[in-house]
Amino acid sequence: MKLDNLNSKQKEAVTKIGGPILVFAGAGSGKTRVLTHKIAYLIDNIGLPPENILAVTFTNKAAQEMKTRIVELVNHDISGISIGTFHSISAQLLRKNISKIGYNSDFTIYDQQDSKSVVKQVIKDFNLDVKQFDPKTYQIKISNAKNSMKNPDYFKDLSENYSDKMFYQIYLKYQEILKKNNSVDFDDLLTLPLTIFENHPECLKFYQDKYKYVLVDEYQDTNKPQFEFIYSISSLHKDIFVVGDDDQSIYGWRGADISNILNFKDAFGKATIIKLEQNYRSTKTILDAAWHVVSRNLNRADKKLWTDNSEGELIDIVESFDERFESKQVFGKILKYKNELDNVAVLYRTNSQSRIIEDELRKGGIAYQIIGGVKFYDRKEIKDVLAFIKLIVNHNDSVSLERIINFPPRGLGKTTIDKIRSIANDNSSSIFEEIKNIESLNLSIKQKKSLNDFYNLIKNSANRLTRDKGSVIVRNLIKEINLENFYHKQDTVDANERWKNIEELVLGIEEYESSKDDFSLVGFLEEVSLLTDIDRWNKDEKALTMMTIHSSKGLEFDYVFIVGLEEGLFPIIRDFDDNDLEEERRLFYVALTRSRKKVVLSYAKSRRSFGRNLTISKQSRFLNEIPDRLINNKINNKSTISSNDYKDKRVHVIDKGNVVEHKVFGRGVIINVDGVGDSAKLTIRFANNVLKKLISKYANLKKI
DNA sequence: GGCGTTTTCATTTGT
DNA sequence: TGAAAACGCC
Repeated sequence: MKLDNLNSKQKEAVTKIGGPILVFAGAGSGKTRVLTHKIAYLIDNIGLPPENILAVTFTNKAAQEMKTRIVELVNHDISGISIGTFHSISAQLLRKNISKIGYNSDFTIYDQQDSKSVVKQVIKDFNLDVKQFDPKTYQIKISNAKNSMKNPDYFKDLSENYSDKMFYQIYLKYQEILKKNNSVDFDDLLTLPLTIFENHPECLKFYQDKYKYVLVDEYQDTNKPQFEFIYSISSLHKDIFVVGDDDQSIYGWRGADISNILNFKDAFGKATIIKLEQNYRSTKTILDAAWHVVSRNLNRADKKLWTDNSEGELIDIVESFDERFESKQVFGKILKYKNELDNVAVLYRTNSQSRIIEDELRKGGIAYQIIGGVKFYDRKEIKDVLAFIKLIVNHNDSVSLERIINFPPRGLGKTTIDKIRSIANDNSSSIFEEIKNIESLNLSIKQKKSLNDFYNLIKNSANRLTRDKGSVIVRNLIKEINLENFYHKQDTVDANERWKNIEELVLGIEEYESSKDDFSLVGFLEEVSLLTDIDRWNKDEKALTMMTIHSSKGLEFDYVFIVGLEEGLFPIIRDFDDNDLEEERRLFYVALTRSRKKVVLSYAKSRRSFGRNLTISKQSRFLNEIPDRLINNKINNKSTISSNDYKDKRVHVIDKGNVVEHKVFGRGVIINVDGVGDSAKLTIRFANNVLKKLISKYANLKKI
């Protein structure tokens, strides 16, 4: 394999073999290139079989891309290699080994919402008030406990007050129910393999022997269980290679431990440390700005990025009266790049900021894709169908059962379900099992019949699992429950949309079957449970991309807009701790360094949170951390609102669906908009179904 | 008791 | 703005 397209540091990182290696890979320093070349080097030059390599990436997409690139570099079949996220690698390990600890290999993976409903049920079962014991809060507490590897026992005797005492009970019961449901939550995916390793040394030994070389990407964002996982596997042979950048550690709130990277040597012993400090991505201006920001942090390893790239353009700052005007201004600036939209990104701190920008882009006819927010697999209709599938695969999954036992409505309401649930609890059996014994239940004939039909529906589908393709079973199921008709008879735009999504889901199953050559629904479920929005993102689509800064990690764009730079929003408000502020600052650093050519920063002097109350905001302190000389138009640090700010409050007239008034034709509805701004061609339907095509700027329309 | 409708309430980030 | 709880009608 050729190494001549690597710089000397990169080459060192690739060819150094033996013992722990830590690579500090700054933003845009060719980290992915190093990782792929390293793996190719191990296979081609060292002769290590691919099945002896474990590489952990941050997203499934990154894993896929890495595989593709390695195939291009080596002349081997690498299908045996293990590349994936921590969660997907662990899920596969659990499929093989989870029976050792009393689960069965068809376990269901619960997402946060599922976990929350289990917690809620537990709280209710303890007869506690859900107002006082907020399920969401307790779900987060449990998650944090697992991320710091504390099992329920840890909390048994530390109960100071009533709420803490109950936390122990809730956590304990929660874990019991998960096991009874043959389900694991996201955190279990990371911790259960460790439990298996601990109780079954032969299993740990197997993986220690199998994975002779371990590589970890985005090492700065590993948390405690993830660290333990790779440590268990590699602490004997110590052939571990981790790549990370402490300046880009942005998942502290999820238990990521920045000390994993800062104290790498302490854990693994004598380690080789290599710093990649040449940046190939950004202009000097951008790097300079990013450096001035991040170097304010105290808790960081010493290093500084440099580049041979040009100075490039200065950074723009956009000031707006409110979030609506901000969106308009950002939209105006985006127009300049409308022929290279796939190179534009709009980044923000919170998903809720996307909507208003989306509105402007839609009105202006700019193609966009949004990452995050309501994920495809999080939509209600999709989750409903998935719940059917989960229940078919795993009858113990009571969360899924409760979701769909009365969907579409079949006359089984809250009271009936409560009855069956309490019997199931008493007999410590699953709800599904109890449905079989309905004869003994105190229920009406109608409900008994309904329950019986439901039972048979699931059971019959399950019986087909070994014979039929998953997609066939699901298609059949959808027909049996008459789902198309359920949505069709509602006859709303929304319902039609939902039905379309369900059709897309089935196509997704078929696509999975043909691409993975796997017809099991278990495999499909696992894939979608662990899929992120980034994984579905198509970077080649001719559209700009909007996403949170967290999602943008690892990506790059020519033109980057960072919006909502206000105190309280970015950095976001919480009970401020220096560590939190440093993490917010790293987040800003990540945002800046996504850009190759040009950065535009924007903030609004007032903002409506939800509903309507407008609150005055102050520009983010981060703006002042960038030296003036790098900024095109420094705006003074005041938060007063002048009357000028109201001048662009003209209502947007051209929008599909708006009712407008025309001097001659009277009132009409805009039914189509072709083009952007004043020159847009509008199709308007006036009284008596008269259709007119008008140019916006000549039409002189008034919005009603 | 079920089911559709209205009200309330909460909004960081994500596997 | 949406989802979940509360409400009120069949």
